[in-house]
Amino acid sequence: MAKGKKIRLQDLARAAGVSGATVSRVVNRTGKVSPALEARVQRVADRLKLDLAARVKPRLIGFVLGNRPLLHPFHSRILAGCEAACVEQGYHVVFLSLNYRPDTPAEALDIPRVMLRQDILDGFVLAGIHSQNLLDRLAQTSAAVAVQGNNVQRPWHEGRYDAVYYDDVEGGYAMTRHLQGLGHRDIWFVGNRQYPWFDRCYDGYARAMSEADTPARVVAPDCEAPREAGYRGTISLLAEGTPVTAIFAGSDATAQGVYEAVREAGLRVPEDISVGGLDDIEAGTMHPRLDTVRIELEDVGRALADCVMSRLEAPHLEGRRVMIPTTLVTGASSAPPRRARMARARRA
Amino acid sequence: MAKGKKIRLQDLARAAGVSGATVSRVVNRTGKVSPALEARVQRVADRLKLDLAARVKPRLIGFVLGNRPLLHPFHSRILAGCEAACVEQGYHVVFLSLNYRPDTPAEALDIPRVMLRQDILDGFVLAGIHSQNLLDRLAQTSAAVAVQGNNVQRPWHEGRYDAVYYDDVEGGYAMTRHLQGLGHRDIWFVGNRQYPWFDRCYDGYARAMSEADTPARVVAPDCEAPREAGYRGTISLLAEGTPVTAIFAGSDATAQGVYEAVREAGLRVPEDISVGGLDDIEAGTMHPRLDTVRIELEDVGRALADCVMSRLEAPHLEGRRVMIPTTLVTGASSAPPRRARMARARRA
DNA sequence: GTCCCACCATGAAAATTTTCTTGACCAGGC
DNA sequence: GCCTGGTCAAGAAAATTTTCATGGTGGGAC
Repeated sequence: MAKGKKIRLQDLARAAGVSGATVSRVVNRTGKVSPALEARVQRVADRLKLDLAARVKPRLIGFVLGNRPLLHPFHSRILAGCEAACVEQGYHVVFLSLNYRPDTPAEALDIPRVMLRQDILDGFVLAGIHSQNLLDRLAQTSAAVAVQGNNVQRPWHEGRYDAVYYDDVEGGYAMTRHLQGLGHRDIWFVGNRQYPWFDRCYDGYARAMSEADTPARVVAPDCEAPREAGYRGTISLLAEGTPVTAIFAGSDATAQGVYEAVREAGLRVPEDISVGGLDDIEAGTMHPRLDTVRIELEDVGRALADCVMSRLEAPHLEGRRVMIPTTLVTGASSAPPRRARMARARRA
Repeated sequence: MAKGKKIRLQDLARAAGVSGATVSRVVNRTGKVSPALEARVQRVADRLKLDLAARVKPRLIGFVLGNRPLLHPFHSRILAGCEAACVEQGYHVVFLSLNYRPDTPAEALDIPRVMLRQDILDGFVLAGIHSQNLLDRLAQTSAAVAVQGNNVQRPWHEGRYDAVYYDDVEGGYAMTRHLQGLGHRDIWFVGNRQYPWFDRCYDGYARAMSEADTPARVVAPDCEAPREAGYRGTISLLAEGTPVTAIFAGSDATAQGVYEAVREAGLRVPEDISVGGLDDIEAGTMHPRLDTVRIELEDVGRALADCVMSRLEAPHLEGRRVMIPTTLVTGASSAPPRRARMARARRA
């Protein structure tokens, strides 16, 4: 009312007949305030032409990239989705990179201070590779936690945190069915099942194979780099002379290695060997375009952020599980197997 | 001394003979405190066995990804470098995505509140695509700013902020010299010079071409997607029938489009046409492996973070320019031009 | 029905942070 | 040389946030 004299929260408190502490809680959304009181404070603020929204301290959520040396497009997209969802609700995302061993006891983990202080970050999204010990450690704090479930080292237990999955099991199943539909029976899976993301994908593959009464067969080269794994696995597969008309690589990057090995062997994709991938990250840049399974990673990020934010509203819930569906995307890396084509040619 | 009774900052203030405000300033590194006083407070804190470090409020720097719909590996790597450098000095990185038009006046820009509040983010790293108006807007705040310079829309003026560049001009020069060294003279540049990153790269190309007394020639397809641009540019180039033995694509992604068009025309890389790229992002996954120019993007990120942090220490400096060198990386996408090879064959 | 206990919203008080004020110091102009 | 204005560190005061204490409420046991 007066000539632009600064209005303090104290003034608002007095005008609304509540304590300064309560106004502080209303403004910053810290602590619980009954809806009635909150509405009253809000109303009085409006009357005093005091813009509460402008004084809200933006709240922060940590995006913890676990045990990955770099920010791969896979995680970038989760991060981007996460940020978009957060901003819509007035949160912001702090990017944190954290490396630790899965066998370090929870109490001995070397966690950056910013994660342990209760007053900086309200919650965490865990992406990358994580393990039970960090989850245990974070459970000791009051932070809200949501974890990208596909890439957590097993074993791990559900708890007071949410997990968001993408349906790689179903994706693996769909891809295998797709290859089978073209007439393939000798389909090999390339990928080391000790990594959970390959293992889940394999589960879908194995189900489809067993439904078709064909044996599930895996090459699991013991190396971490996915591309290298695809390359080496395919080399050894082709060297053995085992019958193989299609290769299902557990990730697009692995499929790149498969392409390389197939080419080096003087064979062509898809004429000699069909190839399938999973994740749709590199597929678009490959020649021929890879048949793969699309994962809506932005949706995964959004779901993770939504979990954390809703958990902050209602802390004492049991852990939820959210499943993001995947879709088969066909490119040009699969074709009917040679024998089938030859048979068809004969028939014609 | 007493039986674990909580020590308050007030106690420390009294013991050190300073005001509570000063202790607060020392602990949180806000405001200026003379070294002498700071040392005294620190000393007394040690004596009282009060761990000041544990109470430091971690400081935050915003990483502003401008006008990019997604977090490309290019920017991911800058972000990762940035985060690494920040953590070393007790800072953390808030990831922000911001879209705005370059022609909106600085005052009218719709900036998220978190960026305008002085008390949340101490500084900003600008990556992605930015323009002068945002720089002007941020100059009105007291935040420290460092901008990734290559991708700022021109024109823009130096000011009270630092700029970190990678040497794409020199990279463009080196790549062109490399192709010339193989015997190429009909080298075309593919990339739209209206984008500063292509323009700078072109500058290096043009210098090398002029030094070799050959004309600089550009195809600049008018489309934003780099891969698409490479594809369309090459198609039109080959359709024209102009002499061309090598194509220098302004980015690896553009080079992917070039590969595609060359293949569709029934030609081979490098036998028929040599291809060079720039940025070393996709090069490793291309067949044949692309000759390109490596940019140490993590170093760019580190340098950006270092600029912001040192500017926070000493705010009133003029803007610095930091240049990160680039290096030529040869793959298998270049070879002597057909004519030269044929001549050599004749000689043999 | 009544007692007990746990929980929770709230105000009061304490602690901390931010703003405002002061006095010292320095550079430049007269 | 002396005044003036500007800058800046630091304390004082104000504002805000956090912690602590309290009283009310509701659910379950007896």
